[in-house]
Amino acid sequence: MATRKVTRKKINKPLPVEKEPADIFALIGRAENIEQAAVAMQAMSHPVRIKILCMLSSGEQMVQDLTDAIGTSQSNISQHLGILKACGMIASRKDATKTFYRIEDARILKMITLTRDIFCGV
Amino acid sequence: MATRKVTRKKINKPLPVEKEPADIFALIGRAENIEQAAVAMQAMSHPVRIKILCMLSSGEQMVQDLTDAIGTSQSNISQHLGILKACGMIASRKDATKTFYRIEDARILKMITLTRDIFCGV
DNA sequence: TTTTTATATTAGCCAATCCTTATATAAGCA
DNA sequence: TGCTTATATAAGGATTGGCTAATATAAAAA
Repeated sequence: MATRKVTRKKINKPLPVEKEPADIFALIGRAENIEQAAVAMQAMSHPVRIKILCMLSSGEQMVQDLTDAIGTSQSNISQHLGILKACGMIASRKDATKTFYRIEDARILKMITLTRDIFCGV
Repeated sequence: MATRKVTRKKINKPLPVEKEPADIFALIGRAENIEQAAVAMQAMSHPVRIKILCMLSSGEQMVQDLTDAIGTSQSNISQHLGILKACGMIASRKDATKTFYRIEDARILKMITLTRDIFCGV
C-alpha cells in the first residue's frame, strides 16, 4: 500500500532554522510543533476516528467491538484505525484472529480527554 | 475520564433519535457533540489556521499582521480566515480599510490553549 | 479624480480524503 | 482438509481541500 498519508510534511529538524518570523515561535513554539499539532488534529478530525479514540481512551478494544459500537462497516473501521496507527496515535496487538488497539501517544489521550470535556461536558 | 471498561453491548437506548449504540453516547455524549468536535478539529487542523488562532488567542489582530507573521500570501490568509469564520470560530470588525479578527467561540480558545500546552509546552 | 492600501473573492488545477465493494490473509474449528 | 471468523487491503469514483494567480471592492491619500 502506498503509505496512508495523513501527514502533511515530516519536519525533523532539531532546532528552528526557519524563515518564519519570531512572533509565531514565541507564541506557540517551533514550526515543528505546529506541524505535529496540525497532523494530530487532522487525524482526529473525523467523527468515526473521534469515536474510536474515545472508546480507546478507556482501554484496549478489539476491532469487532469498535465496529459494533460505532456502526459503520468493518472495512471502514479498519481503514480509520490504519490512519490513526500510521500517525503513531494508536498501537495494536494481535491475539489469534483478534486485534486489540490502544492509544499509544500520551498527548493524544490528553487531547481526546480535553476535547470530550470541552464539547461534551463529559 | 469517567468509566473504565466499555465492552458491553447496546442494551437500551438512552435518549434521542439516533441509530448509534449507547456505548458511544455514554462515552462521549451525543452524536451532535461529536460532529461539532470533528468540525472544530477539522477547521483547526491546518498549520496556517493553527498559527492564526494562536495569534488571535492573545487578542484581536488585523489581516496584515497575520500575513506578515505567518508568511504566506494575503489571499491565502484571507481564505483561511474565511474558513475559520464560516465555522463561527472567529469574528471580525472593520475599521476603515482594515479588518480585525478575534476568537469568537470560547471553546476554541480553550482548544487552542490546550493544544499549545500539549504540543508546545507553552 | 486618480492612486494606493487593505482585504476579499473567483477560477482553475492538483492532491487528499472518504466510502463502498470486492477480495486477501490468517487463525480457529469441524 | 475445507469452513468460518476476524481483520486487512485494494480499487474505484465522488467529494472536498488547498494553493496560486488574477481580479474586485472599498476606503484613504494625493
